[in-house]
Amino acid sequence: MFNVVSNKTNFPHMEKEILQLWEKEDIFKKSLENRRESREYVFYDGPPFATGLPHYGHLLAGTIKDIVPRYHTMRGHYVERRFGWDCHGLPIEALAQESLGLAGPAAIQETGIDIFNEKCRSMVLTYVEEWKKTITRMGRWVDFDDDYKTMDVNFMETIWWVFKQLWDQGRVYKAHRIMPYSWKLTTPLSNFEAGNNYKEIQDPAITVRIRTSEHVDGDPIYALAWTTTPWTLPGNLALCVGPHIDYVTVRDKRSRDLYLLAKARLEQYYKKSQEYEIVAHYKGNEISTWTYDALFPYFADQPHAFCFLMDDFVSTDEGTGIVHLAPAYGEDDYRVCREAKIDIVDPLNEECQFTDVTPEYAGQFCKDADKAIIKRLKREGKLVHQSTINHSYPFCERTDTPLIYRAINAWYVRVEDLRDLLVENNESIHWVPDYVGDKRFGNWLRDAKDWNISRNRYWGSCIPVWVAQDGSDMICVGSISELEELSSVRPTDLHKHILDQITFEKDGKVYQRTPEVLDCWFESGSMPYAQVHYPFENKERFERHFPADFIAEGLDQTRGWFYTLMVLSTALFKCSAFQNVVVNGLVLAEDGRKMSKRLKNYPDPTHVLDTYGADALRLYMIYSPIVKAEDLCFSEEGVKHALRHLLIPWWNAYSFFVTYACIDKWSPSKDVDKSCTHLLDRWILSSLERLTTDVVSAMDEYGLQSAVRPFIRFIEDLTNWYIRRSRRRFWKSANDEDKNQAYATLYEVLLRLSKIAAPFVPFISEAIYQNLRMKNMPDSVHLCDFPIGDQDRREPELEHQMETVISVVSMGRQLRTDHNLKVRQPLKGVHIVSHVDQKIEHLDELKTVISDELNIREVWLNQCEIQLATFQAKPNFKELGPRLGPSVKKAAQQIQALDRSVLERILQGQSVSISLDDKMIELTEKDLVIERIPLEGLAVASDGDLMVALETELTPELIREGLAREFVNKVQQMRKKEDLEVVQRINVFYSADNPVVEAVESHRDYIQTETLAADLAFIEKIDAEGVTWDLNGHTCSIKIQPV
RNA sequence: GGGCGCAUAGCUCAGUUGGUUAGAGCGCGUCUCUGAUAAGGACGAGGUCCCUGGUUCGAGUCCAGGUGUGCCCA
Repeated sequence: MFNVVSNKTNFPHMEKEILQLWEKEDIFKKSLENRRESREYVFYDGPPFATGLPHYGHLLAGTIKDIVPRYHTMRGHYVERRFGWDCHGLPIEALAQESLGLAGPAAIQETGIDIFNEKCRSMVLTYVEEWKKTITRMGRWVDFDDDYKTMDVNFMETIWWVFKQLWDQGRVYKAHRIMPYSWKLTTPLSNFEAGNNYKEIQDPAITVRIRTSEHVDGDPIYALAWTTTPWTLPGNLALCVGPHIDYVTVRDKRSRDLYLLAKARLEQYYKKSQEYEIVAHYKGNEISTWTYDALFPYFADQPHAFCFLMDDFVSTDEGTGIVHLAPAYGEDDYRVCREAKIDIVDPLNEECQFTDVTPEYAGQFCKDADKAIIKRLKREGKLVHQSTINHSYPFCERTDTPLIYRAINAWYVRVEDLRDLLVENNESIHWVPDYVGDKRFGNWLRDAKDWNISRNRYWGSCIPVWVAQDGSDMICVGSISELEELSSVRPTDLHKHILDQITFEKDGKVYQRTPEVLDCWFESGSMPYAQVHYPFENKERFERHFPADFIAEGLDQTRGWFYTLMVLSTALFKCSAFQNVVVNGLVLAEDGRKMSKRLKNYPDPTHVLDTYGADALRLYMIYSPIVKAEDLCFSEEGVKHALRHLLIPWWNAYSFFVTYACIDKWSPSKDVDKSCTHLLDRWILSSLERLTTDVVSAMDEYGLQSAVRPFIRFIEDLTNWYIRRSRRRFWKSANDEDKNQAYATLYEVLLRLSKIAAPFVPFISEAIYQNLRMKNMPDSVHLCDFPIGDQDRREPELEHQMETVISVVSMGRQLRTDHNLKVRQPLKGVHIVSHVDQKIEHLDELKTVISDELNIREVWLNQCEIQLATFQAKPNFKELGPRLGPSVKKAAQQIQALDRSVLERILQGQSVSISLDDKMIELTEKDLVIERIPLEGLAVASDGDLMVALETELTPELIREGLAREFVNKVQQMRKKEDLEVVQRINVFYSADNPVVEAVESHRDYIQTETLAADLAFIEKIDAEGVTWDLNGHTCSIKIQPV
């Protein structure tokens, strides 16, 4: 026997009970143990920064990361799910700085790196409990006990091993690179981190003149150069021209001096052509042998400097077409100067203040020195033009200070030579959606740049390189034991404040660790190895566990985790670290903007979970384009919708089943005669097979949205057709085989549905399964095998047949509405007409369904359409277009003009000819689309090649039956209002006029059966407890009394 | 500035290999139903399928250019 369930379930409450059940019975662990011996399906969890509470993005990713492993577990695989915590990096350092009140690196060093790092360590896991709570509440099964943390010593030791692999391959090198640099944090930012915070600012824009080695008529030529960063001018070491740009030397009529600039920029500098005179023309390459006098004296001795160079990056879009190169402060500057063997000079200190190398500006922040520099240039007559420019400029995300692009001494991993292999490995990955892999990620890999892996920070994995004090040698340490051998110290913690204390002597040299820490993306990319402490432990486990079958993250990880996983696995193992990946889009607020705590433009996740439940939230998110990497504007209404239109109808179907099964004491152990099943049963079972197959094939392709879609249709079919049409079979009093089959069918459907839906909506599935399961079935729906669908049980023709019936019924209902004939009023008959034999046959088999559903005595089927409608033909362009080409338009005119008799002939299977451009064209039925236009004055509707006509005439007998049905309906309403049990028997008393009395008396049996009325009696006057109704215009008072 | 998405009804979104009358749900309006009730059904209003050009007999769909918007990068 089943437990009776209410159809007014509180879903969040139900979910909490299921959570308790899972915990009590340890179902997650059992689901793993169950599959211990099976093939492993490998899932990697990308570690989140737990520096705040989880938001919808995490909930979404968590849901995807739950559904796929649940599905594969049910499909028979062992799917380990370890949670990962990303503990290092700037987010946590920023929190620690705030908490300790430390403004920047200087303050951190003053306070002590040990204090700072320990603060970080203590704060990292602040939100862990909240995360666990929310993730669990969402129904995600993930192992928090066997988790991994990037700050664990084992994890960090593997990082050393990974680093050393790269080192041994010769991939690690030190170099300068132009990086966005935060002078406030005194650290370069990664390419990922820069550019999130552009602001519109005003900068100076000056044009300076630089005396070149060339002369015209004995006068020196001055090159004009334009810059928005005057402070870079003391570091100027070269000028650059474009090889294909036309340059001119002009005589400035006012100053009488000679200026060199791009011809295309002349009008920018001179309003009128009378203001100058062109004295010479050059192509860029003719200038590239010139030299010039240094603007400032500080680096005048720099070898190879102060000459003209040539490069394609120079444009004439702005400035003078001559670019001033300060190799320490611009990517192009650096590259072009390197090629010309000009070394960088950088007169700025860590905080971007000028040093003593430039005494005039020493101690000034570079941007602040602009004024003094401009002043000096003006004084020396080198300033030609001065204005300001408004442009967008990148700022440091954390400190809101302008970033300075400058050459950074940093550690790099060489990636550029791996490009081909990266691209090749990427081709073996199944991306959802595919374009993210093909285009977005693929393009990125094709253009992969060497990876800057060092950070001038404190809390992170350390670069395990010890440098000889005289700089003559470097030793890369690949494990704790190696370090112990060298230093006789065996640290149990590998953070900076510990390691930097460890120095050692070898061959007479003292070695000290290089101060940088690693980019924390290096750690997340090393996660496949580091989470199992490979290769120090778990060798076999790792090999079984690499690469992953599945990962899932947001679109923003294209250059993040996806990339670092790929680079490291390619460098170390020449393969990709994952085989399937689902990429989700961003969750935006309902207004299309980013979710913002400040704007409060989104509902609190807790509120959503408490109001609608986790299943509804999961369903809403999964059945949205966000699982295809598109954005989702989060809408609370959407969650409500998922609940109301899927979960509640499903629950009601289940509650309906349990209610009647309990009344009839039906149990699944009853034998069922499978040989002669009802058409409705066969139909819903066939639909169930289709659903199963659709879900399996979508899931096997990782198409989560398409896996959910077929459920909607199925729930609709089940509740709005199967159950509605079968209701009587459950109600009827006889416990016959038909009833038994109805129960068996609905039971099977509900049980199967709970399994198919289990990965997506784990709570409601479990709740239903728990009640439906027999003793010999697994303890939880999540311990079951996923049904894969039995094609032999499909009856596509029957599915099609039922569609036709539904279409006929829908037309019939529409006709009733149009002609103001309520369904409770029986009608004499309905004509269903189609010239398609098969349709008529199909409908014939289901006549009773139609007559019952439409409340009509008789159903007449025939093929004669003529009396009901006129015809109108249009060309079937799909057929005729390719055949007739351009003349299809002329044909269309003729076809539309075809008269009725011709169309009738065509419908009978004959062909007709029309003449078109002196050619005869044969037309058959398939070349045309024939519309039926119902004749006026008849109750006729048409849909394609089906027509339905109602006989609307009412006989006294039909009217009496209509009244009887009204009577039943009113009694039922009263039963419901008084909240009577469905099996409660009653006595009915009524008072009414003669027509009603006649109707009631002639349908007495019917009324008593329907309303479970033990007695049905007419009395003259109904007292105050009665209710007075209008039955099709007749007044009737009714009173009911439970027996 | 570059790469990659997205743009269809008031809102959220479908829309198959191009086929001429573009759909669903929600919302709105009118009506209906009442033992599926946090419902159900019917009908209606509501569209420049972002714009411009092209290919084609035919374009929401394919191509080119643009606009808006988002992600990533510079």
